[in-house]
Amino acid sequence: MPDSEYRDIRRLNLFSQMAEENFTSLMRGAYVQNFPAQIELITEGEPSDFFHVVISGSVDLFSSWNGRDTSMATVRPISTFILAATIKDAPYLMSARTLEKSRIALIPSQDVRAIFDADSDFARAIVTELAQCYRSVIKSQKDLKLRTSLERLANYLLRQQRHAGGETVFELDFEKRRLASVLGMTPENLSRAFKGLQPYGVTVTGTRITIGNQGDLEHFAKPNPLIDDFST
Amino acid sequence: MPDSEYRDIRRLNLFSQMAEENFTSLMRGAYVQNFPAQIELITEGEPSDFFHVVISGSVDLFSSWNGRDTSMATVRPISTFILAATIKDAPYLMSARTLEKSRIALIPSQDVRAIFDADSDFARAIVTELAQCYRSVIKSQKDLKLRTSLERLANYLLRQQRHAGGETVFELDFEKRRLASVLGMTPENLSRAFKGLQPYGVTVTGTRITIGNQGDLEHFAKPNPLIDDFST
DNA sequence: CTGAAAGATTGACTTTCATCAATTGATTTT
DNA sequence: AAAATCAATTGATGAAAGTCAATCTTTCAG
Repeated sequence: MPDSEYRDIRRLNLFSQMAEENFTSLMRGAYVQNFPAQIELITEGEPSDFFHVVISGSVDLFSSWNGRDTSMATVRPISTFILAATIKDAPYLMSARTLEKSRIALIPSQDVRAIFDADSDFARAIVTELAQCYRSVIKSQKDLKLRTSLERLANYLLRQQRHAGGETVFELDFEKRRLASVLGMTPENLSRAFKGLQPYGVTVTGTRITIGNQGDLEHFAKPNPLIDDFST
Repeated sequence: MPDSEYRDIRRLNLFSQMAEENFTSLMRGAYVQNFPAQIELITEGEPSDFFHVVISGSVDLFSSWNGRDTSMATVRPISTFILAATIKDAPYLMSARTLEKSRIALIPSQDVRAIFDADSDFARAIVTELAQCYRSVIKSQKDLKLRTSLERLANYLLRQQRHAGGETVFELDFEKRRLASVLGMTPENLSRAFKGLQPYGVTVTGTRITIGNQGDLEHFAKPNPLIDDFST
């Protein structure tokens, strides 16, 4: 692993406070690999052999049941996934596939658990990370249960706008079919939902979104930090 | 606090491994109170001043947005709620109200955070607890996104049946209106959903459920441990 | 540059679900 | 026990969302 990557990973909140020796030990046991797009990295139900760190590219976490499937989240560099399964030594609850060419570090789960037992700074960092993940899912659950699909889309656009710097014009960073799945609707309905937001000044050209009237859209979307602010 | 309660709380996975001294210190700072039914214990958005332990009774965790609200979970003795907010020192994401007369221990959040910093066994127990909570919400998210309301009800009944000992006849432990909210539907639709399960041998009399044909119902519900098994 | 393939959109239709109103049933209060 | 209250159910209706098929658009390999 190149030194720059090593340092980038070390800077993650999860790893930044642990003893150098333990971090080095974790990294020594890690496999770093380049994967092409659309590769299934893990499959739900399998034992959690590896903890994953996305170094570049992006990864879709999804889940299936009875022939249906749904996107649960997207992991972008630099961050990690499947921490809870690793810690509990329990089966993966979600599958993961690369969305594009991606570079990923695979850390054997048993190493993570061993260092977790040995390094209490690492254990504490894991607490913070898990609490963050937990709260994110709760927010997403509230989004799903309390809002219509039109409201979810409106709020997603506002979040994405903020994430992209707050400009009036910005780009979606999802394929629309995946966005639909993340928002819990069909691609057809997403198309119609975009039209449904036209009265609030939203125009769409390909992946380019224009918020024509910020106030109108916000008045409709009623964003709420307890649902939409992913930083707390 | 009576000795028996003290010991019951101590036996929780969250507290069982920590140093006696630290547990005692936590309990010394705790307030134990009896609340009547329908009391709002905490309100979403407020700072997380107290970590809560339900000693008896039951508590509904719910959330509101734009005039709507939804039940997120029910907490039954002996267990805890609002751990993530306490640890992160972040606002509550959910409100909580007693469903019945309940006895609840309130532990100042700053005490929990202080002991978390001092006692690495406690920190480790928190990891396990949070990982469990996180995985539970993911399962619930999958339930919501991958299943129709009829399928959710069918699987809920199977889970509840198992929880009640596996007998053909068992009792719902929810008021139906709350069950509806937990399952993400209206009370009216829950009524119709029960009727929709009649062809699979389900009969309902008040809160008493009879599974007339286990195989039929399971064939329809297609329960899956990665969604329905809350123990892993 | 062209054609193939995949994604996105649109329209027509169906199913699912929420809402509203009325009624029934159960429980509590006086 | 009668009245009052609240939950549960039912029917009628409308809105929201899924499905299917056809068409349009974009992307990209050859």
